[in-house]
Amino acid sequence: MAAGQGPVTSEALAACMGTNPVVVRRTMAGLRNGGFVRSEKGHRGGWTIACDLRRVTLRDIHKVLGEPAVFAIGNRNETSECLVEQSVNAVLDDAFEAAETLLMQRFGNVTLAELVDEFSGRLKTLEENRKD
Amino acid sequence: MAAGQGPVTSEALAACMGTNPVVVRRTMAGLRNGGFVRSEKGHRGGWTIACDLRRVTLRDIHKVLGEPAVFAIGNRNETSECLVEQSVNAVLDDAFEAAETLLMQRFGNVTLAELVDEFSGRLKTLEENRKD
DNA sequence: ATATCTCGTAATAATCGTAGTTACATGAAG
DNA sequence: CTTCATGTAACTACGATTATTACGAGATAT
Repeated sequence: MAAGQGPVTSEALAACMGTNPVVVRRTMAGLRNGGFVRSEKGHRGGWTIACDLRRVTLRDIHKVLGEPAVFAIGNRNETSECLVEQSVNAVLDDAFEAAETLLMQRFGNVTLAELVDEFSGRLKTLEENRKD
Repeated sequence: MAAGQGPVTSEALAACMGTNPVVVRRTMAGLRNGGFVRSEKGHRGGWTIACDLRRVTLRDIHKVLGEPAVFAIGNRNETSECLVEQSVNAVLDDAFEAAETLLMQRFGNVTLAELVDEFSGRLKTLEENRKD
């Protein structure tokens, strides 16, 4: 989206990503709520970037998408009657929190503009290899 | 298990944990492969702790259970043709790796004996409150 | 106007990974 | 030789995510 000019339809994005337009809309709706994109209906409608990519980080994206759970393991019941489970949770929670904080710090240090740059670099490399 | 003497059956453990004996056996099989528990069949059979709890950490447990994925987000395809996905992965992988390393360090600092202590403390507190 | 395009969203279906269950074989103790 | 317990394969159930279908509402072009 950053590369093109003018709106991009959900259908086009879905085709790019090998998924479904409705799925795209669902996620984009989150980004729109965060003010990162705009959507317009009808002819020539679609999605447009509505923010300065240099000022939006992965942390912002994560937050706006509802802060989905980061970890796949641990904590079946946060509030359990079981003393064993409580003990394990007490010990693990600190560790998980530390790891999550670190991860979020890292996310906060990556802007979308940097991702675009990363992509541009890869594209350039690919094109140079094609020339050979 | 640390509290009792003698083997504990899968059925007893399952009852404790509100799950199924076979599920218990599946996980315990992993621990047995790591040499942390023993199992015996037949009359008076069951599971026995076979290690020094002060020398086994959560990191060891995680490793022996196949190092299940720690994160719930990120990396749908580690090797993707898509340049956008590659760019995102490249940036995220560092962050995930850092967070995972930190988490594993923490796990490595928690022994099973410490968990038992934590549990004993909670048990004691609970009993004192019952007295009142 | 009206046909067309596009998002918005609810309802439903498909998919996938985990957990639970059943069934039966194997081995040990009484 | 009966009973108890693990070992394991096969199957079922469940929950969460993703995909699909269907239709409404607004915007644009002709």
